Amino acid sequence: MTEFNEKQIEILKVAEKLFADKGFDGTSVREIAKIANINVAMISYYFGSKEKLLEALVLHRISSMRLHLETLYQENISPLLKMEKLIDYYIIQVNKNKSIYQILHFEFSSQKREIDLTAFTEVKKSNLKLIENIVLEGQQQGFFQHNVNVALLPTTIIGCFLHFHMNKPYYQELFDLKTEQSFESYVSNELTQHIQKTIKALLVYEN
Amino acid sequence: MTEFNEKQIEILKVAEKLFADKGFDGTSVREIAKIANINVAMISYYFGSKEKLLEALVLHRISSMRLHLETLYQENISPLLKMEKLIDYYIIQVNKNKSIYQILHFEFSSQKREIDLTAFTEVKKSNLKLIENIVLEGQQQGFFQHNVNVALLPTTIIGCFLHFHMNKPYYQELFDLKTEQSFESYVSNELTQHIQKTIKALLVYEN
DNA sequence: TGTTTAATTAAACAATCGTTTAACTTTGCG
DNA sequence: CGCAAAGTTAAACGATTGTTTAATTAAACA
Repeated sequence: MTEFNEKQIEILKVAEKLFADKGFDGTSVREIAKIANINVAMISYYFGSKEKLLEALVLHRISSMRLHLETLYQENISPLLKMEKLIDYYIIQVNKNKSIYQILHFEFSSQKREIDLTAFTEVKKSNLKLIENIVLEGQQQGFFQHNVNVALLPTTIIGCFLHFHMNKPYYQELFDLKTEQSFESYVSNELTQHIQKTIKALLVYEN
Repeated sequence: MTEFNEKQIEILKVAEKLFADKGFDGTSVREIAKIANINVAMISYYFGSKEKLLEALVLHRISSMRLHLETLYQENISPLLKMEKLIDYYIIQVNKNKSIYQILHFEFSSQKREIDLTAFTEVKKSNLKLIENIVLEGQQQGFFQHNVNVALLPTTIIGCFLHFHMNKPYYQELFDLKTEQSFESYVSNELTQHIQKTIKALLVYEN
């Protein structure tokens, strides 16, 4: 992956926010250029096209989505605590990359766009391996049950988390979370705890 | 809500599919007109504008999203079985209204669109009440724990379900679900079972 | 049947889209 | 300095966007 200069990074940053907020088709290159304080032609000059800008953005961000949990392996703590730490870290990462997740999920289900998502698939597979190892450890030590569909755990975590954000207005009203701060606070406390409890319950639950 | 004639329903049907597949901004009125086999002007003639077509579509579909579970109340079965039936029905409904869910979720998080989602919010509140009643019953009978965030249960169910669909290509590769049939089969079996187990585990899990 | 209303059409509308061009400025280097 | 490469710009390009117009056809009704 080639390096980007300051202007290119600024373009990517603005594009990421706008694509996530209003969608790829709902965002014009002129809008990106205006906010990024550059000329419209610079987008074509640097990235080739609007579509290639999206590809560059996706490729650039996906690399940061791989979980870095090498240290977690060696820690001498219970599998349940390991899982807890992993979920916490997982949620923080998803929260950090919320925008690109939104973009990816839309472009994913979009039939007309054809972007290469091999890298995305690989990251997910790699992250799944991490989780599988911890679950296996927990099963061997008798903490976890064996009848769990481990591959669906990330979907449960991320799906619940993102779906909560997609229904932000609804939950803001339901839980009276008017300010941005109170909403973020609810996410990192109640929502995170809920997801934590959900996964742990699922792992130790006897059918 | 006014009634729609055959042509209007055809337009709504085509628009729903296209909006879900390619997004509101990614779909042109000419494309809708072509597939629906009508003249472009008919969309403005019948609905006023493309934006109002979306509003009409959303309003038209949301009414069908309310869960009809009056009979479930009276059934003399355990709360756990009630919850099981509810989740099954819930998933079937979401699956049936997948397209409009996709549209709503995207337009929801979209800051530029301003569609009235009061009806959507009301449906969700109404559905939440149903769930709360069943959980309460289970708690009173000592089957369920008391420390569960019931309002987050729908998010867990729907979020997991929709996120699975959004990552369709990934899971098709991971689980070797090449054909449409095998994918649908996995959804109505393994995925549904997973969600069932998740919610049940969460309800009976002691912290 | 004649007249009013509704439905339907092709064409035109202005606005915006992504992209390209050509001229100009800045930068880097011998 | 001198000159080539890279960066930057405003303007123009053709294509497509949603919507409107005006003309025509079909339906409804008296």
